[in-house]
Amino acid sequence: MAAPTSDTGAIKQRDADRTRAEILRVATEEFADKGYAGARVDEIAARTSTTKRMIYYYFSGKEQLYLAALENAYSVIRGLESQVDVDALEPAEAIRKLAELTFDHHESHPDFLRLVSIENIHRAEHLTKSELLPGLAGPAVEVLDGVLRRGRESGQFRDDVDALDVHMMISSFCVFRTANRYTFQAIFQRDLLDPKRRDHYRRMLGDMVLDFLSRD
Amino acid sequence: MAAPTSDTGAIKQRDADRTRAEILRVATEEFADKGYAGARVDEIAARTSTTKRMIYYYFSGKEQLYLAALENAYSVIRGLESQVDVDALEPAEAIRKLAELTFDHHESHPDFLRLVSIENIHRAEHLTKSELLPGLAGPAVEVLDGVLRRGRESGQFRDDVDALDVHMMISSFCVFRTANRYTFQAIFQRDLLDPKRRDHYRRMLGDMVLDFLSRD
DNA sequence: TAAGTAACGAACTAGCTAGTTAATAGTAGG
DNA sequence: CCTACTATTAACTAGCTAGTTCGTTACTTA
Repeated sequence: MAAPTSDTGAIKQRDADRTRAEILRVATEEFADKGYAGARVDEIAARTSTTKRMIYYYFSGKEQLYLAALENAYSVIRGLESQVDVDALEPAEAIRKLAELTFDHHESHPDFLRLVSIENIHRAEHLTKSELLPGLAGPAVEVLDGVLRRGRESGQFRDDVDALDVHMMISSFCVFRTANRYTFQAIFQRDLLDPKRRDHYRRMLGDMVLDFLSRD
Repeated sequence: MAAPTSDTGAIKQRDADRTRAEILRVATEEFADKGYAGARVDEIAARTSTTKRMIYYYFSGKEQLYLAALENAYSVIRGLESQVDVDALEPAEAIRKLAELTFDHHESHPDFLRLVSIENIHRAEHLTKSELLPGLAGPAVEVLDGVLRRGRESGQFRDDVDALDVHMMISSFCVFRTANRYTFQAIFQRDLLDPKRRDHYRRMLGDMVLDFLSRD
């Protein structure tokens, strides 16, 4: 009888990886939804198929669990970012592509952005402690730096801004659109994430960055 | 004896307005600092010269106090915004001026921005309940709308964006710079609010908006 | 100056919340 | 098949936290 006892259906299979992963997934949702102080360890436990004790068994405490969720969210985004190849494109095309990639990432990962907002409210005190932090800057900036250099050398791009400035400009637009959509909607009655306006904003972002970078 | 008894020095002068205002001021700091769930009513009380009972006396509860702080913060910003007169300026100059005004406001009112971030984490559930909400859109957008119209009519500005789009673009940049400065600093080792870089970013914002709006 | 009202304070409480204890059940190695 | 270890559970606890009770003191007004 090598097969696991599954005849009663209710037998609990042990699987450390699965349990750990499930806790992390639920914790990410809960922290992103309620913030660090607003999230409840009991609530996270209740939403898993395991118990609160397991959270402490695998993660030691609420703060470490939060940091694990934050690090995991950054890892996911970083993994996506590294799959970009713009060397074959003209600098202007490459910039638009990178901007649109950021635009798409942010739109499809709201939990990540919420965790970033929350972490900023906490003045990045947890992220600063993270051992994963070095290397988080990652490929995004290096890739951007390469494209900017090419554009400058060919005389197309202005030379008074660096990769971080441009990265900041792109992020601003994308982060605001999703992170501040609720107060914006409440005040101006416009849903920045309305699918009908998606293409408009995507094009607007690309135009904004390129019009700014381009020498006339 | 019309003068208040002040001979012992420790006599408590009664002043409803002052007490209320003090609670609101401390509450604003506390909520902006710790978030709604992270803020402690006891802590707010301890930091005032009055007691917790007075918080409930004047504001009924934690949530109403938070909303009062949020509304008050918006009122302050709105008051500043309405003191702008750009009709005498060329459209391009006016746009730059409005952008720089937003830039300056955001930099000098960090508590306001933190409250906005916090309120977005809560999906604007409190702001939506506010009776002060209508009229919050305020003059900022109307002024911007007038300038854009003038710019379009003279053929200087593109015509595929409206005032809310431009407002969003300006806000994005200013909000990101202050609201996301902590994670940005942690990851990229650049302080977006470093005074040495202030002029650079201020000019960059104006260029960004104008290069985007201008027909070439 | 008496009575009423607005402003205030100290101490209390019910319920919540992060973290713990102690005992149990599945699993892998010998 | 037995021993040691890993994974798991349920019940518990100490301390915190929003909100309350009840009584007191200053100010107002008739």
